Amino acid sequence: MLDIKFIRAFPDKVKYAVRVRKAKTDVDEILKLDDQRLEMLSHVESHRALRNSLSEQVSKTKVAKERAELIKEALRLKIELKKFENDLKILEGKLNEKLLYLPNIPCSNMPIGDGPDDNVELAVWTPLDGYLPKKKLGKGNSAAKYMPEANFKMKDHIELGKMHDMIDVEQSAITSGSRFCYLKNDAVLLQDALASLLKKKLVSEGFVPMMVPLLVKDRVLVGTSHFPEGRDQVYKIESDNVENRENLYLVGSSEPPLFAYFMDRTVSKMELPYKMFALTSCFRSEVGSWGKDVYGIKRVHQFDKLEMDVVTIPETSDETMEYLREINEWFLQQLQLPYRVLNKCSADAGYLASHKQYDAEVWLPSQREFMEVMTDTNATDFQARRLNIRFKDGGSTRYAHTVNDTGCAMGRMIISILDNYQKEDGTIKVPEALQKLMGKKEIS
RNA sequence: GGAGGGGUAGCCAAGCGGUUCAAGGCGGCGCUCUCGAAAAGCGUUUGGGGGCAACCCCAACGUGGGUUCGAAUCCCACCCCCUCCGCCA
Repeated sequence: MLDIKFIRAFPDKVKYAVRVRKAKTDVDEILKLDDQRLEMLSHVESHRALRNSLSEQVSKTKVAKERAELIKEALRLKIELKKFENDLKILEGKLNEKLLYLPNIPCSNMPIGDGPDDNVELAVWTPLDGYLPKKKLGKGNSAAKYMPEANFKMKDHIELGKMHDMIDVEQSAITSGSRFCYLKNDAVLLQDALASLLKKKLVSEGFVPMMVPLLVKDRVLVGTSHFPEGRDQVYKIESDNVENRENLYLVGSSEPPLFAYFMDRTVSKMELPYKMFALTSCFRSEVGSWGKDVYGIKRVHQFDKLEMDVVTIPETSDETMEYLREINEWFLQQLQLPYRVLNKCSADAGYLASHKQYDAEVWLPSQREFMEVMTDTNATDFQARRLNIRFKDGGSTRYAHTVNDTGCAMGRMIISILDNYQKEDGTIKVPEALQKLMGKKEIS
């Protein structure tokens, strides 16, 4: 959510944001609605002021005749006021609806572009050579040529999953339909080891471990800006058997419940930055991508994810975003996986809240392509406004900033490891950092 | 599922149709005093609109309706929290 006062003061900046983020909304229409709203507001307020003074006079008047006159006048006023109040409510409703579709103002170093090909490489890393020299970094898919290659015929994660009895997408199709999976045996142990490695790191960094509600109200998802635009991505729960009969939604990420922990709260500046993480199941309808990535467990309706989210003061959100990226890179390097980090361009920077967004992508040698595994986003005060998250700064109250990042998307990290650590005979070496945690050195 | 009690500002808490500001306290911030601090005193503390400004106005007492010239206060519906009973992983 942008501040309406900001929109009034800098309409050109907002129009620019709408254009480069390719948002579907009309800023001029918003400004017009706001003008109408302000005009109606002043009608309503002046009428209320008059009503208040009339009823004050009534209370002070002892003479019955004068009293009756005043009440008669007040009644007339009341009818007019009612009409203005109604009109105001309608205008406010229309305006608020429109405001929900405005994107955040992009950061000055968010690349401007039309799609994935315009994403800019910030770093490319391989276990063998470390970081690629800066001058070799490019756009789009340019890093592919520097990435490791196998000298044998590689198997994809489904073949390997079947071979080691780790992944079953056939029985899940029977129980739940397409895009679900059973994980078994070493896949489960591997997931536990991944979680354990990262949790230890995060706890040592001072993150607060959380378990969070996976069913949330509409307002929470509006707050993080997953709604209204992404409404079709979310499973809605029928609430016939629930106390309040209010519809709840299955979260697609623990980001909404994590940030909503601070919803409608004013915290002290001392408490910030508040760093937290949660490992939860995530549920996504994947409407619109029903034909895409259907093979395997790369894009499923249910997966587990360890999410790292931070509430900060405005002055340090950029720093926090870089800090989370460092944790992402630390993790990928611990696992010795080849990867790159992209600065997402304006047309590809995710949901409306993004002020700036980085993706980490792991190289899959069997597919000869990168796969997104992490997304690091600075939402500045965009979500904080919608969720009403504030902090006391000296005498004043200000909106906080929110920064969110995928710590580890379990399914995709398992794919990454199977793909990169396979040997010609199909056995899979366990990454060194996980060997102790998993209790074995090899999946065979 | 049954029976009670409650929701008032950042926190605690009074008020239960009209005494211009929702009393009072705590905390926060500012000022005075001080070499500095403590203490004390004064002011301030939410959202919005108007004005160059000192200021003026409107809104806000869980949420939404209603009654009234006037609602924190009365009526209706809903939500949330607490205690006890029942059931339960």
